Amino acid sequence: MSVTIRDVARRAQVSISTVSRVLNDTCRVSEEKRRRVLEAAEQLGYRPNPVARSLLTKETGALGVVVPFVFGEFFAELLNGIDAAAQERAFCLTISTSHRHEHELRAALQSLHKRVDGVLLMTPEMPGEQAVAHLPEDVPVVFLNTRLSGDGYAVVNFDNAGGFRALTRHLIALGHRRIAVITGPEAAFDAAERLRGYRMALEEAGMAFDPAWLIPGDYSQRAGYEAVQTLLAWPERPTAILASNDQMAFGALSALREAGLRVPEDVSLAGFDDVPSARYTVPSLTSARVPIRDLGARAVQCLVDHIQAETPPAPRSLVLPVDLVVRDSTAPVGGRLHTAAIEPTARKA
Amino acid sequence: MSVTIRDVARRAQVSISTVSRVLNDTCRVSEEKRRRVLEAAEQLGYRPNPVARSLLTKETGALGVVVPFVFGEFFAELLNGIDAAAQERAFCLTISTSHRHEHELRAALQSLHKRVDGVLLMTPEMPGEQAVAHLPEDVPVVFLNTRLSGDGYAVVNFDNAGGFRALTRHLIALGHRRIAVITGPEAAFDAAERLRGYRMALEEAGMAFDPAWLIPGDYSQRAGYEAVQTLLAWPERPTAILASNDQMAFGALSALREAGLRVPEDVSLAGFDDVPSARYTVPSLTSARVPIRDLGARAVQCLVDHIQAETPPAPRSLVLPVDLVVRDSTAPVGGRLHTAAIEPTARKA
DNA sequence: TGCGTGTTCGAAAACGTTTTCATGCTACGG
DNA sequence: CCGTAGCATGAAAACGTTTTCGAACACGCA
Repeated sequence: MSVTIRDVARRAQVSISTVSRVLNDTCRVSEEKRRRVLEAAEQLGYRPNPVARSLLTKETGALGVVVPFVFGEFFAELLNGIDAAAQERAFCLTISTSHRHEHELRAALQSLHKRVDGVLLMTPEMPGEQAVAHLPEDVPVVFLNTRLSGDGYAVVNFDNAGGFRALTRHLIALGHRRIAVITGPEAAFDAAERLRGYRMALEEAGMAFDPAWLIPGDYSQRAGYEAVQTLLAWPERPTAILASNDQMAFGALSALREAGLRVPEDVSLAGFDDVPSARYTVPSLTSARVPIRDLGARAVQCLVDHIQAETPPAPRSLVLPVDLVVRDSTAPVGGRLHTAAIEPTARKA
Repeated sequence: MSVTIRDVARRAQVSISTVSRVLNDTCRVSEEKRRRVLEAAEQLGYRPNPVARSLLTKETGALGVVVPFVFGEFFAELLNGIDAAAQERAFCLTISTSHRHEHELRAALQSLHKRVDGVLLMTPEMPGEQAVAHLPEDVPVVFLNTRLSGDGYAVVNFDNAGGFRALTRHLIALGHRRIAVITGPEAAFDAAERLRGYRMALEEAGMAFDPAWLIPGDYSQRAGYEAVQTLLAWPERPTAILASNDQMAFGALSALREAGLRVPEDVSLAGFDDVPSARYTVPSLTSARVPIRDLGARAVQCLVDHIQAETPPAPRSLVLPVDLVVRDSTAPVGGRLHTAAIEPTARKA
């Protein structure tokens, strides 16, 4: 059926060893035979069988990518970064997604057994050490956006805390003192880090942290929308709202507008991630830019280095910087919040 | 290093054939030996090597997924559908993305040689027949969202034309006669289909098609934004704008708001795809719901059926229905468009 | 007892490569 | 002329499975 190395050898009148040697350029072969082999391979359209090869070499030329879920623009960007970097190094990508439960994660990791040379693992809601226990065998791993307690593994993260701290500082500098936060999923590592950045900024400014200003969210647009509805019923209203990601900020924005509150005149609003849409809302959204593509690319780089190194390199922990992006949704605190809510169309900025 | 079938055989005091037979349940084995094998495999933590297995069986248990690019929420949803369906049938996913040029597509397809049992191929900007010519060998293929001239291959598409026709009809029924369309990428199959739906609806209503009402776009938010800026300079303004996808509608919405035009009082606006965000804009966006997850799931189903059938089934062409979703961004034509542009805050619906 | 039949199981081939090992050849110095 | 080193090359082993083939054995029947 398929053309094998034997067919090439027969046609070139050489042994299969010679064919292998020519094609892999592994040692010297006479010019005459090299020509014959190349010609035969070309004519027959020979493609080596990667399965047979990897049975022997123990290399598959594939990387596993395991993520717990897939949502919106974030994941698309991440995959872009990963794929570009992998393609550059001639690796295929075997990806597995959607495992909410631990046993699903286990099944996903087990199914990669002997199929990949290394694994990119993103488990924001589970410590890296716990996830790695489900790996079938001793395979190189690099974590993305994951909490790691020790330093036994390589990990690439964003500076979630730093980014959120910068956002909070920005609001404080604008005079805001009542800053509500729509949080991310309770179990999520990055959400906790962002919250930590908020507390750091408050502390630095000598402001007290009050858990009453936190509204639980789950990174969905709907959560942002509902959070604002909750928040509008509070006795004292915030002058600024900090959403733990852009998606929730979008939801918040639409709830605010429906309620007749103007952004940023009545309430300042900011998000996190700086997804492409953030610049196209009205007003455009102040956010913190996380280099999503870079995250994927760096992780691949790290993993491939690990795979190709003869001696396993020391595990590295990489934290990518997050940049504050100030747009039109944040402004100095106005002080006329309550009246504005009553007469929504009375003023125009 | 790794535990093999030999280790299990030795420990269970049987031959490797027997181990294989027990583990694959391929023919009768005495109860005693079966027990011993199972026990030994369990104790050693034996996992069969899929590479060795597939060298013999010619099956890899993997599906290739090849898409030209990855953008936003659409792709995330698609992947969700594909992954869920594949996992259900115990297939891994090997995905390859980002090939703008034909030779990149070729390289991507070639790299799947002998690595996958079948390929899911999405090439909206290239006819299926042209893409399939780059496949390394005779491997089952199912197309997604791709133009297919003949009927030699299986394909799963949306009813792009029908959906867009429904949107256009909806606007016509609301009294709109000047309906501008922000088109998709010129080469894109789905964009062309949507445009065809627009023309069909016009024709059915006895209205003339005028290419002057078309503004070129490329499915990006930016394109929608810029399209509206173009359009506002026209001597005669449309009463409704139909964007070829939601992303462009979002961009258009923000440009309209910046220009002081109200949606839907001054201009009606609709999109296509009904991404999750569509219900969270203000006003919420009238759109056409495409069953993205289903697209992926059906394609996988189709492909796996093909793979597992002993005789290749007749290629099927599947067109998934698209539902009109009417929200707040479309309204009966007002007739006060021009004055409204001058006094944007004059009315409140 | 001899023979056919059916059942369980092990030996060995096969899959398509890479790599080791041995062999034959050439060239060269003594 | 001979031994040896170096080199090109082919034969064969190896990778870890599945599957075919045949052997061994038990059993029923003549």
